[in-house]
Amino acid sequence: MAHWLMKSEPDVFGIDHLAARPNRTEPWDGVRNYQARNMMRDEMKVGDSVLFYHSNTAEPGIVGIAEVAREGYPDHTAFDPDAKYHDPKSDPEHPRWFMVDLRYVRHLKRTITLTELKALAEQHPDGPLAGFPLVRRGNRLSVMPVTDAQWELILGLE
DNA sequence: GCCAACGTTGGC
DNA sequence: GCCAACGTTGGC
Repeated sequence: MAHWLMKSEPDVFGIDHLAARPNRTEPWDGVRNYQARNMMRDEMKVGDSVLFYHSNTAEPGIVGIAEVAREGYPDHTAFDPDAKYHDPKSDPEHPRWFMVDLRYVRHLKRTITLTELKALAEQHPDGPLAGFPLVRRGNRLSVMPVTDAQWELILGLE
């Protein structure tokens, strides 16, 4: 099973929102970035585990774990003219945007902050976090792969 | 196909 | 709220 990291703004949809959804499951709609789309459409499989990351908040970091509950399928919110992430170039015949469903697994015991992950990456330039997109400056990718070594390292910090 | 302008992300 | 970094758009 592969691992992933997905970002979300806690004020918009945080891990507590996910945990409170029916079946603790939610479609990950609204992603409008091709790299992220390709991963959701082509690579993410049911049962893959996901680090749930809070961005745009006082203490950005990894706050919990989720899993992929449904593989990539068209993001129908792109078809809806009234939806926030409407895209007139996407239609049901030729959907441009895809999403997966995420299911809540658990909160971490504490937040693994971006600050400490960046510090670790800097202290160990040849370690597992080398090349991890999250700690790269200016990174904006909201869905990214996580290697086994990265997964173990990060959860070992918990 | 280049690239300036623009909009968005996201840390701080 | 600021602004650097980045992706996308569209004129040419």
